[in-house]
Amino acid sequence: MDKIAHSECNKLLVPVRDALDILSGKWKLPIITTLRFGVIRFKELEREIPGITAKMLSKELKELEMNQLVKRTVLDTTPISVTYELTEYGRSLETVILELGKWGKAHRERIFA
Amino acid sequence: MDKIAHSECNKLLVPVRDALDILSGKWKLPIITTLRFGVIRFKELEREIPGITAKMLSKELKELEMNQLVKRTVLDTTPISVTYELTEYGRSLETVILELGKWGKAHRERIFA
DNA sequence: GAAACTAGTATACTTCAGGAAATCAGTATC
DNA sequence: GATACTGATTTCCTGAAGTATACTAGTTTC
Repeated sequence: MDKIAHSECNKLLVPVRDALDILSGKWKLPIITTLRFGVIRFKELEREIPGITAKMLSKELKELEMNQLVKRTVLDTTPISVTYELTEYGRSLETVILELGKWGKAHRERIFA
Repeated sequence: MDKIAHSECNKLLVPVRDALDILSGKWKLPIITTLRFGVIRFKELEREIPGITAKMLSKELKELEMNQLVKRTVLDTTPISVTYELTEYGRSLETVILELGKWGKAHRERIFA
């Protein structure tokens, strides 16, 4: 192996890394899967995701919003409430997540067998 | 939303996390994609993956071997040489990686458009 | 008037992944 | 006899990720 085609290799690697970054971290996955159930308010999310802090929830939601995966809506109620929901685009992650889940399930069965 | 089916939710979440953990970290992906080219020695891997240290390479290869994704072979040469290759099972990751790459590519095009 | 609700923010702390550099043992070359 | 090759391992260090805790401000209930 004198020369590996690094350029072609990176053409694969970079987008895979992009996708992985979207899903990385301790809380993005729990947030996304919780939002699959519908339109949810901040405090509800905080309660539904065990162990998450308000700071982390706020930070991760911001990142997901920046990536157009989550839509944030401020409602003029008293007290004010803010709802979060997956965008159409955010739902497109489902395929990838299910693919990961399928492999992960098989892996789990293989390793603990 | 009074009650979310956490048990069903976790049934999805845990295997996804498993898969993500396999691919997580800075070096697993470069190692796996480099090993797609064939049977490769330690030093060759170190040279082919720009920026990796021997410590990281050694550690990550051990993890991949534990997960049965990589096969390690010690050759009785002088000096000793050790080869690494993807197992049949390791190659099964390709589908998942390609799926991630597909989404990541589309995402990149969407965000920078 | 105290407490609790809303959606966060601010500050300080801890933990962990990864990086840099030195070292190991055994063989071969100069 | 010194240096360089093999495949690692060890120690120390830094920066980033995540945690804990307190706080803001406006409104409603007790």
